[in-house]
Amino acid sequence: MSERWLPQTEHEHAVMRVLTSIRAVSDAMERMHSGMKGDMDMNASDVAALRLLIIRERQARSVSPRDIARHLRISTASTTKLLDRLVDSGHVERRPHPSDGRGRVVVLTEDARNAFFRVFGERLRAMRTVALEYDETELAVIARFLDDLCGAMDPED
Amino acid sequence: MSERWLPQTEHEHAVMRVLTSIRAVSDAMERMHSGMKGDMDMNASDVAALRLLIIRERQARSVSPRDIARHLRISTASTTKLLDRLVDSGHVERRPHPSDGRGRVVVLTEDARNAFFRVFGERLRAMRTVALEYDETELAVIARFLDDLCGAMDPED
DNA sequence: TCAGATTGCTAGATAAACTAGCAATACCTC
DNA sequence: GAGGTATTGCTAGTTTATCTAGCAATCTGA
Repeated sequence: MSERWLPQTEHEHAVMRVLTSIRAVSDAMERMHSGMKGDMDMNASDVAALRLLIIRERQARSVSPRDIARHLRISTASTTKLLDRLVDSGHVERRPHPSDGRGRVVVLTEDARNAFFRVFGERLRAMRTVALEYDETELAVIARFLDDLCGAMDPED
Repeated sequence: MSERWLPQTEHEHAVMRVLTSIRAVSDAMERMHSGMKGDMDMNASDVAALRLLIIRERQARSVSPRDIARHLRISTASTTKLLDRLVDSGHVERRPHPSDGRGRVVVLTEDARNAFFRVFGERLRAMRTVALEYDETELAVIARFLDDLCGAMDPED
């Protein structure tokens, strides 16, 4: 994931190691999510949509079907079907948008929240346990690095 | 991505910030990859398989159709079709396994390597530039943290 | 040596994405 | 305001990618 560039100095080697580790974490995350499609009898997109809803809910930001389409990079038609599945399975509800008559607001049901944390809870705890091994100064450096990286990777969303 | 657990101390807040950032990086990575399906006229699985091949090649480890099926969590039947697509598009070749008559070894073509870096090269450079801002000590801490996290998330692969 | 696993494949069914086009609503410019 | 233009979420029909089941060939271990 960072070839055609051969690290020369020790500093550059350290850079390469970090980028390799980032890739590994990212892959582990992806497998964790795709593992959920088994655990929750759902496909990857549906899980990704659920995750978006969980995250936005924490930020007190509403989610429209359009937002889901953009985030998952699928068409609005596919998003309609996706929402139909999630509504049928009782994970979300469609509500009218308070100010835009065309739009909808998609909200999680309590069942969906419970199911999500039943599946993810254990791994989230494991991740927290790892992070707690690091002191505040270290965590601050790590968080800053990750945020910088995020900015470099994709300036949108 | 880490709720139903309210951070109390400043240390716990730092932990939560880091886990939030990790999720953001992971999502950015996912969007970067799914963006590739547009850039390279490919679907997400095909790109993921290509990435596996790139990574394993660097490690001088061979990749079988079975490996791809396991890594992507899809059936071997789907993997056969996936490989058919990649072979047809000239990205990979199937070779006989040197010691196991049942198996195959999947290898990248030079075209695939070129296409991959044409699409990813710029972003990889941007990521390296970010990482170079950090000194070796910081990078070491970050890498160790990421590896620890990876172990906590999924012990396999 | 031979019973049981494993590998990669085919065939057919199912699921999930796509494109095109719709009515309803919002926005912008006169 | 009134008109045209954009946007939203939906339906319909098509295409693509997955799945399950089962196959022959090969490997492994008792």
